[in-house]
Amino acid sequence: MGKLARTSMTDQVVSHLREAIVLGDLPMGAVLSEVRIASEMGVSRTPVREALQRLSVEGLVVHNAFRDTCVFTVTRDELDRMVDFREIIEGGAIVHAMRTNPSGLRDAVDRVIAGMEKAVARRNVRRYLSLDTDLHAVIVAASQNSYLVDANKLVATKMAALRTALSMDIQLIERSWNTHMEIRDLIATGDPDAAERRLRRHVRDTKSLFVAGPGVVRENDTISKAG
Amino acid sequence: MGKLARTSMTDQVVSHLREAIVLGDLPMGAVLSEVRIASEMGVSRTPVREALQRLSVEGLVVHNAFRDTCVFTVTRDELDRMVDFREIIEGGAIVHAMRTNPSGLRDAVDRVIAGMEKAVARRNVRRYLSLDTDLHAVIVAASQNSYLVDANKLVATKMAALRTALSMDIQLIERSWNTHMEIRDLIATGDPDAAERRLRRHVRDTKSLFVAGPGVVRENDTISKAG
DNA sequence: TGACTGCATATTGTATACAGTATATAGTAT
DNA sequence: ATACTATATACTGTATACAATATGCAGTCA
Repeated sequence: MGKLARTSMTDQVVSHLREAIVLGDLPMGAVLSEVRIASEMGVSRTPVREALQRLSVEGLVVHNAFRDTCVFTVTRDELDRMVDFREIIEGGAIVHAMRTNPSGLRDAVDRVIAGMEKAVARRNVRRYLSLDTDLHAVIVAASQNSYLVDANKLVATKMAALRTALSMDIQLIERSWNTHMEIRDLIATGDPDAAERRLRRHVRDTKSLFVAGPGVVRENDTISKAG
Repeated sequence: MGKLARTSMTDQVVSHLREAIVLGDLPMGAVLSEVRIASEMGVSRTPVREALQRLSVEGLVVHNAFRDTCVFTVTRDELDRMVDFREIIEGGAIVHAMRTNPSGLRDAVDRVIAGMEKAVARRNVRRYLSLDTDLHAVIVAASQNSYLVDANKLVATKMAALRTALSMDIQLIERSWNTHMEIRDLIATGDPDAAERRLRRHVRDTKSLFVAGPGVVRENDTISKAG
């Protein structure tokens, strides 16, 4: 391992804000005051602004010029588009991974599945949902395509935040786990098309959880006033 | 039309740099000095830095902490991954567009194709290559999915810069135009799978142009020292 | 001759001060 | 009472000053 470069304040602010959004400490739609964040983190406005610029490109915050910047929100329509997008990205990734990196894909998925099994046995819903995020991430990562990984981030972080706001009972978790096992088996089988079809269906099916969720998705939303 | 919001300096710097990179005024790998850009554009370093932060997330520039930031470069391996990624994104987009927005897709593609016909007749290679970028962009846009559009930007701007550096003769242009006509016809036919297959093959085929190009793609490249 | 050390220089990273814009509130006229 | 206007306030946008880091070069020692 080479020399460990010390992270800049901007990087720290980015990580801090991203984590706060994922964990729900910063709820969706919350106004992000630069001076407030700066004072809370003990830095000046400069690195905070630079961090918000980056997060804005990632889509995690929405910047309203000369007004404010807020945590992202998700409308019903946008959730539909997120799911369509995930089908394409994850579907494309799993096919590519099975063709070019099957062992890496299997190993990574098996590790996550093993963790899920423990989480289910311990009835640890929170842990399971975190591993759910990981499972989809490792499938994309196994494609070994940085563009797919970056593209996936456009929705993955938002999905993680939505999962945090979600309250699932253990019954839904067990059903979800069965689906994940199916996908694992299809990966082991080695048929990319079958695995892709099953993964896409899984992504599509989970949509209803967020729609039915407790106010996670707003019906009407006016993020930007610009018409 | 509502009130036209005045653009911030940061936005102007972003647009300026992006355009300069696409047009080749800033060649790939060029070092981007903050003070130099600031003085050339008559602004302070602050908006320049914020612009570079954004472009860095887009992947158009590479930021080396405490050292410098450079225009992106593309290795042979990365070009392969870009093409794989484009196949997935554009393939997914054309299927979705044909299913949910067929008339919008046809109209947009027809407009670009009409412009291409003129460019071919006038032997205007430069114009044709610009429309080539547009054609792929409107297909993705016709999906009406902002995530697909954003994901496409991760490679589209780089591809546009590569096309600028490319010198194609009129013979290759005419062959490319025939392919584009084929895709247009398949879109009109209404068979999404056939259109996707043809579009993916087209994207794959164009790769060779950049590999054979005059030093456009470097064989070995060490963008980041971080190990 | 070769490699290593220390300083000079130029660059990035951060803090602060100032300018411009939007929002809220109080006041006034109808 | 209501609608409009002017002002005060708080926020973002930009410029500048300062601190920290990396790089290149000269000098020294083996």
